[in-house]
Amino acid sequence: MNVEYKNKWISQLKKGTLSFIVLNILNKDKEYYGYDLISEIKRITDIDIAEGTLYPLLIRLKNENLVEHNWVEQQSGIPRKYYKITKEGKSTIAQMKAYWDNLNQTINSI
Amino acid sequence: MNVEYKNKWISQLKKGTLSFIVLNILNKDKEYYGYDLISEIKRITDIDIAEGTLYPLLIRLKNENLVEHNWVEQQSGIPRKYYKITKEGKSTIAQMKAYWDNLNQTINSI
DNA sequence: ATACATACATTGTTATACTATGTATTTTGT
DNA sequence: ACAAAATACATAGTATAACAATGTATGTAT
Repeated sequence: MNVEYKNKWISQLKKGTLSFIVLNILNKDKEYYGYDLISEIKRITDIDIAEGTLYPLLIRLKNENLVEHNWVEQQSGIPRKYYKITKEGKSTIAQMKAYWDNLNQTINSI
Repeated sequence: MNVEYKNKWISQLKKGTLSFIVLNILNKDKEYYGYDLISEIKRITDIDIAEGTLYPLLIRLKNENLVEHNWVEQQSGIPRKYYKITKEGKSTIAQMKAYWDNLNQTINSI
C-alpha cells in the first residue's frame, strides 16, 4: 500500500468534496458559523479541516451567492458569522448531489 | 442554479476522482494505453478528459509504483504505452475504495 | 501569569486539471 | 493527390483549492 499517495489523494479529493459537504450540512436549514462547522464536519465525517481551508471556502460560497451570513454579537466573546444556504445554494446543491450520485454509481459499476 | 459554480466544482471534483477512476479501470486486470483510456473513461462516465490531463496523471501513477507500462510497437502507426496495475496499486486502490465508500455513505446520511 | 480554546482572517507552498501547443504517423474525405 | 482529422505520445503555462503557518482579539482554566 502506498500510504503517502493515499494521503495525497485524500487531500485532492477534498477539493471537490469539502464544498459539497458544507453545502449539504447547510442544506438542513440550520445556521452554522465557521468555527462550529469545523467541529461539525469532524463529528460527522471524522475529517479534520484547517481553519485556513474553511474560511476561504465560506467566502467563496458567499461570493457565488450560494450562502449568506449575518454577524451575531455574543454576550461575551468574539461575534460569530452565521451562515445559511440561499435559494440558489439549494438548487445548486441539488444538481451537485445528482452529479455525485451518478458518479458514485458509475464508479461502483466499473 | 449557479451553473458556473457547478462546472468549477466538477473540475475540482476530478482532482480526486480521476486517478481513482483510472486505477479502478486498470484494476480489472486489462491493459490500457493512454489514448485508449481517454475514450474508455468517456464511454463509461461520459467525462471528457484532456490529453494534457491524463498523460501527466499516468506518469505520476507510474512514479508512485501504482502502475507500470511497456511500449508495444504497432504494425502501423505510433507505438503504444500499455499500462497495467501493480500489486501496490491493487492494495492502494482497495484502501481508496474503502475511503470513498465510507465518505459516500457519510454524505448520504447528512 | 500562562496556556488553551474560541472565532475570525491572510500569506505562501504544493498538487492537479485545463488550455494550448508540439511532434509524428495514419486514415478519411473531397 | 491533397487537406483535414484521427491516432498517440508529450510539455509549458495558468487557475484553483487544500494546507501549514501566522496573525488578531477575547475569554477561560490552571
